[in-house]
Amino acid sequence: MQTRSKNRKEQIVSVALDLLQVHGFENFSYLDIANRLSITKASIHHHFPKKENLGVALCQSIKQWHEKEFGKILANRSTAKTKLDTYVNGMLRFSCGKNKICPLSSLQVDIASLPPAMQKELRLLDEHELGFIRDILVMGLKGGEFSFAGDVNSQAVLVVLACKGALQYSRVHGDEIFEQTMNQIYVLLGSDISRNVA
Amino acid sequence: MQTRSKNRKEQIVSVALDLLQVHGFENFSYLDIANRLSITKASIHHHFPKKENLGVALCQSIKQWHEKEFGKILANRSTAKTKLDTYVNGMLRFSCGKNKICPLSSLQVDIASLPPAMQKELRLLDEHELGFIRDILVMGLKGGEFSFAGDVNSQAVLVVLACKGALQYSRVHGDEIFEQTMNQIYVLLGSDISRNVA
DNA sequence: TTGCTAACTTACCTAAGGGTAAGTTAAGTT
DNA sequence: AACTTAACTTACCCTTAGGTAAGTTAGCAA
Repeated sequence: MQTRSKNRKEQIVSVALDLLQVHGFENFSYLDIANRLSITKASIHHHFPKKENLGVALCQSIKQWHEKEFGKILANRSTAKTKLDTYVNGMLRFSCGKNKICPLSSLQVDIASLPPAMQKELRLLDEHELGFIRDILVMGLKGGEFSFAGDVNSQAVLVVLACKGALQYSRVHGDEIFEQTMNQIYVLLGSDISRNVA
Repeated sequence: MQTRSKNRKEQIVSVALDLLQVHGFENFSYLDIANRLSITKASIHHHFPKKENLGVALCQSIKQWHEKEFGKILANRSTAKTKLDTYVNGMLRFSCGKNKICPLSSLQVDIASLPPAMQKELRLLDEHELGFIRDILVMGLKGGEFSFAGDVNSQAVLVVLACKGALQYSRVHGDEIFEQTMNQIYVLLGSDISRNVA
C-alpha cells in the first residue's frame, strides 16, 4: 500500500490525461490508472464513482489549462506571431513526447461513444480554442503581420486542424512532419520570418 | 438463421469499416458486426480467426479503394482542381454521412493499441494518399492552376490534414465547418474559382 | 448418391471492464 | 483520548470481449 495523499484526485486526472492522449478515453481502464499510482481500482471509484465523472473532470482540467495558458498568451504584449508560436510550442509541451496527441482530438474521435455530458464539454472546449486562435489571427491581420486571403474564421479552423492533425501524423510518421507542417502554416499566413522553436 | 452467402467476408469487412469510422477499431466488437448481419459471433471468427486478421483485411480493403479511386482520378484528363474536387467529394462519399470520419484518421488515433501488422499497413496507406495529393499539387503548379508559397510536400500534408480534420470537426460541430475549411484550402492554393460540389 | 468443403451455430472458456458494498485505517478536530 | 471524515482495500457482482471446440447443415462436384 501507498501513503494517502490529499491530491490523489489530481494525480488520477493527470494519469488519465496521459492515457487519454495515448490510448483514447474508451481504451484505458480504471485498472490502468490504479497500477500507475500503485493503488486499487476501487480507490479510483471512490474519487470518481463513474467513468463519466472522470471524463468530465478531465474536460474541466483541460479547460482550466486552456484558460490559464490562453490568458497568459493574450496578456503578453507580444506580436501575433509570437503568440501563435507560444500556442504551438505549448501544444507540444502539453502533449509532451511523440507518443501523445491532443486530448481534444482524442475525444473527438470517440465522440459517438461518449456520454452527453462529455460531448457538451468537448464542444465548448473546441469553440474556446478556435476563438482564441481567431483572435490572434485578427490581431495579426490588423497589425500587418499576417496577410492571407479568405475568411479569418475559416483560416483559424484551418490552423487548428493542421496543428492537431500534424501531431497525429507525427506520432505515426515521425517528428519531422510536425515541423514541416508548422512552417508551411506560417508561410501561408504570410509571415516571412521562420518559426521560433522553443 | 440467415441464408449462407459467398461474399460474407466482404459483408463483414464492409460493416467493420462502417463501425471503424464511427467508433474506432478498439471500440467495436465481433458481436456488433454479427448483430448487423444477423449471424453469430463465431461465424465471423470463422472468416477472421483473430480481430487482427479483420483489421488487416480492413486496411487492404481501404488500399484497394484508394488504388481504384486514385487511379481513376489520375487517368482522367481533367484539371488539377477537378482532381482535387473529386478527392474531396469522394472522401465525403466514402465517409458517407456526418457521423463518420476518415478510416485512416480513426486508425491513427488508436495506433498505440494496434497490432504491428496493422501499424505497418496504416503507414503505407498514409504515404500512398500523401503521394497522390502531392502529385495533384505538382500538376496544378506546373499548369499554373495553383500558386502557393512554400514546399509542395508540406502543402500536400497540410491539405490532407485539413480534409481529415475538417471531417472530424464537422461530426462534432456540424457540416458547415467542412465546407468552410475546403473553401479556405482552395483560397490558399491560389485557385480563384470556388469549389465544385458534387 | 455419396462425400467433401466451407458456412454456420451452440455452447462454452477466460479475462477484463465498470461498478458496488462493507470493512479498515490514517489523519485531523475538539 | 474519543470522534469524525475521507482515503483506501478486499471481495465481490455482472456484462462484454476475444477466442475455441465440436457439431450441424447447405451446396457443389464426382
